[in-house]
Amino acid sequence: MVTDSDIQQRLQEMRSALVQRGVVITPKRDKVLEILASSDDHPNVGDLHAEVQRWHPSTSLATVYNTIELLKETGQVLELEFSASANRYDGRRPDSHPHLFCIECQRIDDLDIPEPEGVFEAISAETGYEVVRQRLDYYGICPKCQRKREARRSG
Amino acid sequence: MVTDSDIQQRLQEMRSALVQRGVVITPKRDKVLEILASSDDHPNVGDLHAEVQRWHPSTSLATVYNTIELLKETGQVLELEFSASANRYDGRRPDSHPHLFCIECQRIDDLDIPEPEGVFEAISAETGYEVVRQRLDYYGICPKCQRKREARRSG
DNA sequence: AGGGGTTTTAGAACGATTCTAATTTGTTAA
DNA sequence: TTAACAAATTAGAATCGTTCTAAAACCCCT
Repeated sequence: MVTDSDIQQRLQEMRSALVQRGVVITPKRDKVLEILASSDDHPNVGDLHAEVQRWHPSTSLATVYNTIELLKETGQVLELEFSASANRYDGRRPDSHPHLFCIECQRIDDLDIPEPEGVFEAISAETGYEVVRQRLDYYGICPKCQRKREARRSG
Repeated sequence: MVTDSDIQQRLQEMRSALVQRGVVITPKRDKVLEILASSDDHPNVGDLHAEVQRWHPSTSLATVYNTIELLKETGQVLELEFSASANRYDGRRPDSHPHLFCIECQRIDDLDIPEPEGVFEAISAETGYEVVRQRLDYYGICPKCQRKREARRSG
């Protein structure tokens, strides 16, 4: 469970990272941070843009992209890349961690399974690569879409 | 180690999958299959196109994309998606398996680590998702690029 | 009020991929 | 051989997410 104070704390982390990076926290930028700190649905740039515009209607797409770029540079957002659709962003947990991706409705859930110890080192020993990051995603059908599918079949 | 007969066998698998799918194995299509069955460097569509053109100069990009699409439909190629660059293809091992990706030179290596048993089921039990596929990639710096980097530092 | 840097903007450019409509090719049937 | 038809291939247009560009707006400090 994520409490309100978790969100506030995360938001403060993002803000100070950007301040340390040397940029100003403008209202539009701050709104992007707020959305990222508080949403668990891994929005894409279009989603963020639409939401920011509810508060600051004149916001351009470029501002959202720029803010995301600043957050990436400072390690404050995790970018989930998709070649067939827009990238998705995780601002709550910017460290790399596994996700569950619904191939029907494109929902993305965080997955809490512990990282086995020493995997990077083992791979490094075996292959000579210096491993710095991993990506682990599971693809499947979320409960809601399973139900829909079942309804379709029996209906 | 991959022997010549491994490659021939893999090539035959791909061919029969397409024949069963109901399409003709034309010379251009066959060349795409050959390249995929025999290369271990995970080519992208541009690479495939350039190589096919060495044998059939009039080949268009569309033909390569079409052939890849047929192979995807029949489960005969693994598509490695990248949002920031062209997708890469693994025709040798079309089943999902881990890869090592060099963030400097974009080299991709297959990684042979065994899949832990029962992970899909465990995730399904925990989350309600019906898990059908995974993607596991490690990102790092390959040995060659480490050496280059070292040379740069000391040079 | 004025100057100087930062931020934001709209729209152009880009690159990978998909689509489209026309052409070519191959096969079969007269 | 030609006619006719389906399948395969083509060049180029269209699409979509993202990045770039150059101009405009904004803000702070005198």
